[in-house]
Amino acid sequence: MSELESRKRFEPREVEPRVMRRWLDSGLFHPEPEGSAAENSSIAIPPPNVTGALHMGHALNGAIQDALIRFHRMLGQRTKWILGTDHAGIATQRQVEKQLEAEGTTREQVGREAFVERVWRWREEYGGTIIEQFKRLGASCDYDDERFTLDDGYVEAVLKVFVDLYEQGLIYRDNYMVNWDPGLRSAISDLEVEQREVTDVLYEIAYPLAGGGELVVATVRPETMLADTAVAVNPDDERHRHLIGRTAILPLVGRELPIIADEYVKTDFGTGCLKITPGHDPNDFEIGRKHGLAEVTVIGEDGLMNANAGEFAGLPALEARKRVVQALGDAVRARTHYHHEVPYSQRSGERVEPLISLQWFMRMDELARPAIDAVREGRVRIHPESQARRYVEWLENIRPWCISRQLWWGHQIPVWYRGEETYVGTTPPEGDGWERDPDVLDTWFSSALWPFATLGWPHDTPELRAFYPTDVLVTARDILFLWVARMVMMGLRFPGDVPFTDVYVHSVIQAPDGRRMSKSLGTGIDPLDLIAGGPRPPVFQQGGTFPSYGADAVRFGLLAMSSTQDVRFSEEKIHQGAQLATKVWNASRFVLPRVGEGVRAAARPQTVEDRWILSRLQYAKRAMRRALDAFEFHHAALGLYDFVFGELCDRYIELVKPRLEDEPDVQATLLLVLRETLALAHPVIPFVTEEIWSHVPEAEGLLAGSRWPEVDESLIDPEAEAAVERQFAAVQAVRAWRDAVRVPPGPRLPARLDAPGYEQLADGIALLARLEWSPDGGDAIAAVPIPGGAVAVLATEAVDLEADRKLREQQRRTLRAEIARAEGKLANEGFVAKAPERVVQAERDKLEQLRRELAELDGAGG
RNA sequence: GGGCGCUUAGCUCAGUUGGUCAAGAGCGCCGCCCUUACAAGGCGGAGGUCGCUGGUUCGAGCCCAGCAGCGCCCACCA
Repeated sequence: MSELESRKRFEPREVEPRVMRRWLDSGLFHPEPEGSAAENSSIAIPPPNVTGALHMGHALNGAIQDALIRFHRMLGQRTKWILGTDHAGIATQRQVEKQLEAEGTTREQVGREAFVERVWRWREEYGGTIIEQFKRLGASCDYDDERFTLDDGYVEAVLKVFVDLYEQGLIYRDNYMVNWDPGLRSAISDLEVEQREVTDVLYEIAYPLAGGGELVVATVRPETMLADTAVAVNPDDERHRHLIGRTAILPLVGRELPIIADEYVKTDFGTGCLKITPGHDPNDFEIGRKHGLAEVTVIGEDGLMNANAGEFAGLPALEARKRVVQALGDAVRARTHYHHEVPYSQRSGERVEPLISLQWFMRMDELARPAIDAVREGRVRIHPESQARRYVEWLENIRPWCISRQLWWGHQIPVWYRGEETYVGTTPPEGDGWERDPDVLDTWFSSALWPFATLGWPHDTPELRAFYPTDVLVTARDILFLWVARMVMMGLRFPGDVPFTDVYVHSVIQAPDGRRMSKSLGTGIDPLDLIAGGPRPPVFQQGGTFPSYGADAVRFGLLAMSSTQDVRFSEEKIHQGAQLATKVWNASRFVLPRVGEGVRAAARPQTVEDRWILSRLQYAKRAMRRALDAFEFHHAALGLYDFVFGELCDRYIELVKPRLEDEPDVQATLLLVLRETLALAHPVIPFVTEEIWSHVPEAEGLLAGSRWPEVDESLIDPEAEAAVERQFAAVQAVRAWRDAVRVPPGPRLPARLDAPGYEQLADGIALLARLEWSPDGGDAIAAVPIPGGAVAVLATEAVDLEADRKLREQQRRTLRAEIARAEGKLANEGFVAKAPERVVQAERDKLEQLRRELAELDGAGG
């Protein structure tokens, strides 16, 4: 106990590692796979990249999940937080490629096998970093059962899904237009493409017509004209209708281009004539397939012009553009600056090159339908609702997914070729001469299996039975399609049930200045720096280092910031969390040593204040539970703060101080309140509460493993609550008066209570407002209005009479205004007739009370 | 081009079915207090036409419509 008493402040740096050790050693985080998913509770963590370091998004995501996990564990459920990392194909491959570059070599020089071996070694060395960082947060994941998306068992699941979907006709290989990332040298999916605004030059170029005349097309990419195979006009376009069926001659190349009619061509944009380049534009590709046009490619996967580009072959596309324009000479009729959006790769940041390429695709429509139904029918509930609409809308318009990637790190596609033969299977084919498809699967393909592949699917494991479907998936908005929707599709298709019953989509935390958090912009804030007191990033002007806020403070702050809306990072909220941890610590430091030997926690109310705190405690427990059940984490955090400060510490502990020493009943009550407060605070601030728990008499085991304090309805006491509310209004009124008239807060003033109904409350008022009730009359030198009456101050030295007069005048004004408002309301026939009786009566009571207060104020002279 | 969201105190944000909101918190600001849990504290205070306009209602920060500003998502106009 002395250890508790001697430290004025909670020291997270000292306490956190020790407490985490105890949790880990206890085995509490690792549930045995027993029972059914319906009775158990589980969450699959969004697997961080193995290359990852904990960022603010992880911290928020983790704080939310851990609050839920700890809460459900305390509810007595067998609770598993499924942990693991994602192999993150591109990101991880890049890490190792950089290493090789530093060594003056490349992956091509090293060779595939050695390279992959090297990535595995890299993973051995650095892959555990982020897991360790989750521990710093206090995340109660099942660390004894860590998964990786390239583990043997996981690979088995991935290959089975691929082969099954291939056999079911949903996965196929096709020569099709893809988003080619020239930086990565790989295809990427539509979801990995983002639109960026750029200013290009829009060229208008004349194409001669066979048999004389010309037409003019508009393009921002003249170099692609070398691959034109048609010109299209809108059939309703009067200007160009006569061209349909004629032939244009492609300048520089001389190819004959049929002039076709297609509704797609806008009549009010450009020249009304659209050059059709099926090989290098997604729209043109569609039109080309529709009209059976030839597909010519002039830009290769290396970003250079290929042999089809004739004299321009070998040039980078941009260089070729200049040269083509030059070569066109007078045929270029106009150049205008043109502001538009073009596709960029989110992966490499390079401008996407649409190319026709032989890739593997997955048909999504058939998979999407059940996933839409699951949400529509409420088998998967997405919070907030607006995200459910986004989800459904996206799935309704879903297109095939390009799943092959030209990388080395990942799940290699289980397809082998031998001449014209193709073999698809989970194990290599018999016989010689087979060559495996070199590509790997999009990382999101394996991520889509996460909630069940981690539990041992495709085998019928105890883990799968005990924890699938999981309860809730917690994630940010940006991967709703990329990941969440695909998990639902795969869950329904393979294990045959939704992967989770709820999806909570939380906020993205922006930098304090409203920009995106990013390391390269200097706007990133490392949660570990907040926990341990690292340097403030440049986005904070003041520089220096953060205080060592500790994990509890960071968790609290993040929960308080969490919302369904994007929010700016607020260090103040973290600070608020530190205040809460310190407060709980100090309150415990005060209470615990004063609890007598053998006193057990129990509700033993002696006074109205005791009944009040017990009632408020029930409310706090209920509010916390509701907030967590409803995914309202800011309410959970801020409500806890309000209870601890506003009710437990500033009021109750202060009220109870004189009685605490010798009254075992008070000690028992306070001990109960403290114990239950620690419990209900634990999901939010686990470290400090666990540490205090070890000092609580009769507290056995870990708080993390103890039971959630249920609401005791019999202790709810509206009468006591109302009484103590009045008591505090009175205390506050007297304090404000003292402050205004410059009576120091310390000395006790003689006073008389001129208000009915305060019999049980008078002692508390005297204690907190520093008054001494005087039995005999005496001259009142001031009357301080309190609800339903006044406190008459009988005598004192040095009252600032002028200030007193001003204060009273101001109070009169306020009261009169309020009385007028209430009278007006009650004079309104509509209000009296239509408002509920309860509301009308409350207004009448309020008016009566206001009048009494004003009378007291006037009666006191001045 | 569609869709969604936001706009409340100097700053960052709460405000859950419209009355119990005479609009709150943290930080910042002003004043008092080292009262024996906590000065990284306690107490008190200043500060808001709840973006604008109109509507519904006995009653609107909350519901509806329009407008303005900001943000996000989706989308194949060269």
